[in-house]
Amino acid sequence: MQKKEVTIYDIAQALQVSPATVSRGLKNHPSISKKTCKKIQETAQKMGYRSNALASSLRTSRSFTLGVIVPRLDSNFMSTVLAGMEKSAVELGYHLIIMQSFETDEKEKECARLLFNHRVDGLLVSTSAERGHTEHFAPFLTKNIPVLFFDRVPLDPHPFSSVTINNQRAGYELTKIMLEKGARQLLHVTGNTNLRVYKERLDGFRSALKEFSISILPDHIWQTNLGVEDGIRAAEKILRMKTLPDGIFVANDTCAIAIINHLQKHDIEIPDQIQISGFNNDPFASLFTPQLTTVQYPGTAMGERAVTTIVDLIKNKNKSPKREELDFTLIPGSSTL
Amino acid sequence: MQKKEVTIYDIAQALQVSPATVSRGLKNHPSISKKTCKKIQETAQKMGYRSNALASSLRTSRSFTLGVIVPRLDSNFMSTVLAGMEKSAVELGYHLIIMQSFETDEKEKECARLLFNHRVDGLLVSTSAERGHTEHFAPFLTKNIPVLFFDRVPLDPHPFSSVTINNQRAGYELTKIMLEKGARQLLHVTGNTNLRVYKERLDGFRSALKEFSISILPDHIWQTNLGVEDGIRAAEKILRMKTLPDGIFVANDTCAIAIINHLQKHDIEIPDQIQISGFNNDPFASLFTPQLTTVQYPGTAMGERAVTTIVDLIKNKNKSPKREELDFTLIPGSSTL
DNA sequence: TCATTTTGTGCAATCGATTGCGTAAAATAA
DNA sequence: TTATTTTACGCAATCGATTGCACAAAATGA
Repeated sequence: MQKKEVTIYDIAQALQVSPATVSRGLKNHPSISKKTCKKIQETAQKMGYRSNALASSLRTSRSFTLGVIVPRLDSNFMSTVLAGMEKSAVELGYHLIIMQSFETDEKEKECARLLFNHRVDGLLVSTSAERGHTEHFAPFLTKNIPVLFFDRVPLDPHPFSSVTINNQRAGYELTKIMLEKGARQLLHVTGNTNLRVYKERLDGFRSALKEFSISILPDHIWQTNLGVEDGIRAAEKILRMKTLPDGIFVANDTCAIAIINHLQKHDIEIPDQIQISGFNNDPFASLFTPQLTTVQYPGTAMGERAVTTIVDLIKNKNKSPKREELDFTLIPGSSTL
Repeated sequence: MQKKEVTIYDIAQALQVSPATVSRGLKNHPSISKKTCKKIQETAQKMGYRSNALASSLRTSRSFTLGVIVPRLDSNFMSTVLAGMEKSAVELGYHLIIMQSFETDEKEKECARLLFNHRVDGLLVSTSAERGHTEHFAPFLTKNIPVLFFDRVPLDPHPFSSVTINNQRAGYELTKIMLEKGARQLLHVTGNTNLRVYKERLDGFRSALKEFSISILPDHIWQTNLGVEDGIRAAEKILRMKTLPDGIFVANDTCAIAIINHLQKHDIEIPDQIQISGFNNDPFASLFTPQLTTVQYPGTAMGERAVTTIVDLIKNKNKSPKREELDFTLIPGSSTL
């Protein structure tokens, strides 16, 4: 039934040349005459030849495949990053195998193993929220396969590359906006501070308060999962406080908006009673009333940069890891004064 | 420098058995004694052996890889579907190569070619918005590689499988909600009706109006790109109408919310003056005030179903294509009466 | 015309795992 | 003990493309 695979051998036979010549001719190798090249390519076309990437990869041990491990695919931000990655990858002749770690080290490890076996030429990782071990990336190191962390990088020191933004400064600036407008009872709703991104945003929050000589109490910092549910719960908790805070820095937009929404339902005026800022500039954020103060987190750019960097490392194995930081943009909205 | 690859030959030599035995032993082939199996696996572990998926795939011509082509990665709905796909795929021992067509036939074709060369075992496609040709999937057909369309399927008849929802009925029901509450001047803001999804939603809109004996004028149907910008433009256009509509069925949530937002800014009361319904139930939709009337579009489930179905087709090549339709859920909100 | 350089091709090994078929050894039956 | 069945394993070909090296033919130079 199934039509036989057309290989370079078939083409070779049809043209009465050797497979070696066909292989070279197909990619315009300089030592093959123009005429033969052309003939080979035409016949290949005619016979419906399709190069077998597997065979090629096996022989050359380059798969032109990049592995990507993300906590989850269904996040606004992450899908933007992936979009950027895919675009750049294709432009550079690579493609992506994308896997989810579901925020567990266990799965992350499993993904790494699988991608390793699949002989990816490079690995792009946004780490899981569990206290991140990095040993499972060691095999890549010994085989000299570049690994690059983006967005979420391990807290521990590691010998790999990374692409991030300066979360500390972003957190600092978002907090400062509220402080400058008079907020003094500040709250920070954050995610898992095992993750460097959240830890750094928290650091930024801290240093802004410090600058205004406001002492930081542990119960001004709430660790949540930053989902809609968490926002609602946080809002309820806020409503039960004896004195309301007058400024909240929420570590992502989803949660920030959930909080705003719930507080508004209970007749709290935003930003007059409480100023609120988010993080990420999710597409919906600008549509809310009041418009959310947030930072533009350059997802697409991050994806593109991650890929171009890792491809560069693949092509120049001798280069040492690169730590890159992208610019962010403050988006002032009417959720702060 | 680079450590030499450990292969089954190395293990074979270390254990003084044949590579064939090692190959079998690693996967507990029944014809290898338990004892030998165990010994082989232990040594493999000890020597740091990693199976070479490329070699295996080349030999068996099964790559355990599924190709996925989507219009774009950075869409809320799509990332949900992909999340579901990835999850199911891993569970079934497969993984995903994801590519974007950026809504052009050209790129879609290119993606198909690439994925074909990479010997994917199956192809999952959500078609581009351009008038979809399906010839580029023909090679898959001849090689008996299953192709399955999800969400966006070609308008033309085709010999492949599909997983969709009943967009026609969903559109019908969303429209009917507004009609039953008295709306009579209805507007439909839709996407590219070359796409079956939008065409069907439009059909649903039409049949609901017909049921209420309301005639449909072409200028009650606006084709847009359904983005935030498009929503704003649509809202402005609405504001300029001599008589305002009293009901709008928008073909996705993003655009619906953009419209609501803009109309509200111009003091239009939703739903009192105009009822509005969306489509998709994007995570943010429920946070808006008024809460959007929409349909829950089962992204994760769709992704999972698409993968389980295609894997089934891969394993049973003789089975004929399957057309599946998933259930949707109406989410009544306060954006309609 | 003969020597030398340049061009164009082919040979054959290689990348690592798989598998149909054959067979020696062990287990069982007679 | 001999015949028969089972069990456990090895041989060698195969999947398709790549590439260092050798070499013949053509082009150039003297």
